[in-house]
Amino acid sequence: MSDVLHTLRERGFVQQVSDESGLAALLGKGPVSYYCGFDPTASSLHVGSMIPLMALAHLAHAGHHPIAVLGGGTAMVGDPSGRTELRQMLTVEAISDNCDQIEPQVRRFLGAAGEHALVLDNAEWLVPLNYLEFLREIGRHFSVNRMLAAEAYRLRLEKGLSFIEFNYQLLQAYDYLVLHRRYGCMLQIGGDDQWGNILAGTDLVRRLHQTETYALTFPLITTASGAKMGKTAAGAVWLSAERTSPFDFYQYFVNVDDRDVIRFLKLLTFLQLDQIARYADLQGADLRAAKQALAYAVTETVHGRSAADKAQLAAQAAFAGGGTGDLVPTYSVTSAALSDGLKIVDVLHAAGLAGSKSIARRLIEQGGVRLGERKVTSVDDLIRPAEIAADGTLLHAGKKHLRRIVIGD
RNA sequence: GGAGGGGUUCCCGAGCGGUCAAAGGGAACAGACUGUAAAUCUGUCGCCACUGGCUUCGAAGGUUCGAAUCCUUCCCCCUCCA
Repeated sequence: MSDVLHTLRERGFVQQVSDESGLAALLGKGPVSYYCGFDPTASSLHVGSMIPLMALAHLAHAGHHPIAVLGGGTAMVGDPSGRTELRQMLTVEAISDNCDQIEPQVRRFLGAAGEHALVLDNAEWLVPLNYLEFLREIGRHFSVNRMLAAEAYRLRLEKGLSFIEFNYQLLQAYDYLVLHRRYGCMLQIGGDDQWGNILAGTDLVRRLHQTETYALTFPLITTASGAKMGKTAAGAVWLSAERTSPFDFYQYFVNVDDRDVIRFLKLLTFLQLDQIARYADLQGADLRAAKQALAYAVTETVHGRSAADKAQLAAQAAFAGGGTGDLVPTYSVTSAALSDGLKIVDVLHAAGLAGSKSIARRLIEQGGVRLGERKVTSVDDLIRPAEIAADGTLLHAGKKHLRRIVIGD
């Protein structure tokens, strides 16, 4: 268990560490409780959250005890770090609902720790807090001068920072304190934008318990073209199968930029480094094998082996030629509707291949739509009943997006 | 509380009475080229019943033949002074 830190570093997880040799020594001595927070600002996590989840998992594999904290309490306040404006406030009900949905997604990554894994909601200890007591016990340890000097707030000092957000750091620091007291938590990990908040926690623990706890942050991952990882036209790539189908999820990774493959393999999969090194030797078109390995592995961790198998087969059928792609996500139409005349524009929209009918129309005008082997040339085109084969016909929107249209009645 | 500046389409950012669904850049999407990659080029990039109509420029009213552009009130932000 002593070389996890080394592993994390090799795989590209380490941006900053508070006391690397001290932390390495601690991790080498025995199981260490460590934690990472997740914001329940949506009902699903997206691929961006996989970096912390994978880090959590690597440490768990090494025998340490993970604590995933859902920020049900802190989400009521909103973290100003890295944002230029006040985040829109979510209702208390929405936050708690989000926590419920995110919890199983997080648990998937903690399996290695068995019963040592904890998933907590900080609303549990933050909601009952008494304001005056909190100020007297915790607030007095924070220097406003120092907080204002922090990088995280500098941007906000130009753009505006409300008092509620200014308190966020105290609450997160308090989380660390609570976890340290209850579970002996010694390490907090998070994205690099959390560095200030994490250090506020180690400072607080040091002041109140004269104990040195640790901080470790990951680099903020962007794609080679500079965008945030996991952003597409359809929005974020979600971990929830309802929001992003395993097929689309798989496809996202098959389509990553060449320059990102190796980095993503290290960060998002458990493949051995020497195996990844072999992929690193690939050049040009051969890199596609690396992308497929990446897509398969990531889909497997998130959605399970059988979903990954299906996604892989579907992709091969759809892009490598061959079958009708039985496993491509389907959209069913009724034979009655079909014989009445179904406009392709409407189907594109309804099947989720186009966000609006205007977009669907545009796609056709630009020559990006194909039904089976037929290129759709007019926005008024209907689906001809004979075109839908018994086992479905593929409707392509652009080269990479498709649905299998089936008759379902 | 006082004085000044500001809130524009996903983001940045022009526009400051008609020629504005709104310049330019980024992101994104489609086509070509490729390797389901990048770069490049071309096109697109509010919605719909799409050679037309409708809804957008913080919110609500008003002036005007006509407003993102002018006026009023309100909300929010910034700077300086309290």
